[in-house]
Amino acid sequence: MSSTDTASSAAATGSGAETPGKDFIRAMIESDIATGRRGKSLHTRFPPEPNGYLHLGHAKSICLNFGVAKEYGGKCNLRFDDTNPLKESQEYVDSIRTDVRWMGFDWEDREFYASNYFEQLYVFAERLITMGKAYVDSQSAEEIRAARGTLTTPGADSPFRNRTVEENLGLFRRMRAGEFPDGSHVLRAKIDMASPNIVMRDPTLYRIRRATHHRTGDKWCIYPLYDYTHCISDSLEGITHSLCTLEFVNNRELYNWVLDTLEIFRSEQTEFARLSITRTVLSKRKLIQLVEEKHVAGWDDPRMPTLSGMRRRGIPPEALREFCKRIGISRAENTVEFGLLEFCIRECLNATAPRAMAVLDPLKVIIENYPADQVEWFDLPLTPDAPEKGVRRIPFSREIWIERDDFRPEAPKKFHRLSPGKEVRLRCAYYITCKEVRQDAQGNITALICTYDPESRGGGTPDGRKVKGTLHWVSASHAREAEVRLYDHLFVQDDPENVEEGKTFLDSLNPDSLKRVTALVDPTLTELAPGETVQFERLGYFCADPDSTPGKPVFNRTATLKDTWAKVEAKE
RNA sequence: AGGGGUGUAGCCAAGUUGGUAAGGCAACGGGUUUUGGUCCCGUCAUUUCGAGGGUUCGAGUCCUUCCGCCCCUGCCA
Repeated sequence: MSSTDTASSAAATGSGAETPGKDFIRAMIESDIATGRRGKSLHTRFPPEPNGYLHLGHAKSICLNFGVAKEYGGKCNLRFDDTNPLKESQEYVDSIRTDVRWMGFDWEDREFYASNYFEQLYVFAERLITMGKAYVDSQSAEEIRAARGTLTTPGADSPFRNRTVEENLGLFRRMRAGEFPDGSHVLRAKIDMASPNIVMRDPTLYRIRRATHHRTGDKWCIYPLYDYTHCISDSLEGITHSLCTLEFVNNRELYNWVLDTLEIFRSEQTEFARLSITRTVLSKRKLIQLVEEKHVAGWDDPRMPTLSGMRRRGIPPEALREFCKRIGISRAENTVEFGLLEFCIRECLNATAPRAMAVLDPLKVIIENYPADQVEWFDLPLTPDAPEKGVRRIPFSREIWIERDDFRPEAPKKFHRLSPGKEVRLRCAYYITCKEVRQDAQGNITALICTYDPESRGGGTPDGRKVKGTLHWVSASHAREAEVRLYDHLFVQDDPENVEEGKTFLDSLNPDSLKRVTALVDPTLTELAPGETVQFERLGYFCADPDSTPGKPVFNRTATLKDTWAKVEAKE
């Protein structure tokens, strides 16, 4: 079974509406297929520039491009848009390949690079020159900018605009041959300096750039630009539907101009709104800044919205696919609430993560009427909704740890956990009643003295009496230490970029986005492989981190459980 | 002589050719529950589709005039 099968089966079992409205792109594709307007088969591509790590925004594009190909029996290429050697590297290429696969998609043998087309692109450029549709401009970058005009005024023709075909051809060949210094000449399309669409004011096609390319090395000293490269790459690969984000709407006119002027296969560009999400930044520049200035530990820091960060945090690709499906595709600007992602994570993990018990902030409980040297083993169902999936055997003894927050010396209203004189259930074990609170000289609670009811073994009693609270716990003599990393939003405000004058998004960084605690965990939790996720009952989902060592596991908190009590307590 | 895109609930988002506002998240009630989790039930746009005019028996959908927000003046993508 290929990884794309995994993706589509997950999509098929998603819990969305039975007959969801098709997004406008799928509607268009269905219509194109029905009419045969763009040929009989669908062909898309996911075209990242290898200049950074993939993030949530890319996940939307990946799910769209690979998703529609899968749904409509088409193909999707992976293409690296590597036309700017200054910013790109093999490290990024490798990470992108890993991330796309991890998302559950497969490009089979269709891995392409714009740099593979450099020779072909060059030939097409000479053809444009020959057609009188392109010329070598020898103005400086500043002069070109000044002559472009403004948003409200037309530009002015370059003094070099009317060079002869022969002169242009000669100059362009010498550009390639390395006879000119960087920046001395560019190749420009000859379109219309007065166009109301600034993209069409004689756009630059090639620049001289002596930089070592991660794939072509020093073979070239001229490199084609995006607007010229992307459409031709699409055309060469037979891409029927070139899907991109809204900021390229203005570029579509040029996209079409290049293909139509060259008279080659006409791919068609369609734009959709990019993803924004509250409490996070997705711009590549800002993500790079977070990494380089060490506000985070790296590209795969679990707080990062990168695919590698989310993977390390323990977010399953299924959850990301479900998220992308639920946010939909439209042309309206949008900012999705982070809560929707959390919902998708919980929905997925609730169904897949085995249960376990761990105590993050321990408080000792001594069960005074329980034999000091006795140990009993109880069965905790791995998945409560499917008991046949098996159990985890956990030891119980006279001294245990419970969550400090599960005890209050004076119980607030509606609090049905442990407090003096109250009885609660220890999950899967016994009912205990708090008899005495031990404190140190400063008044800090150091331990609770409780009694247990032997009749309640397993968590129920013959008299059927009800207890309102059920607590998780770990046997003190069996517990192992684990480092647990608790993550919160990286930013404190919904829109981190919306800051007052003189401040940057860095000023809205959350100083408490990472908290490390030493937890006490069930001994079976020391054997997890990095990447394995469990639910610590009543706390959340936790994923074993690669930093784990044989003696000392490290867990990342992927997501908390929904906490209705916190909400109730806040209201009281 | 600016051009282009876009406005449906707190957040996403469906709304064929005009026929009386899907769904999800959040929120709020309630039930089940050995996780205050999960699950189940219910409420949540009728002075209502950015606003104003118009056409029509009937307008989120058609016409018109405004308004808001986003993108574009890289030899970035």
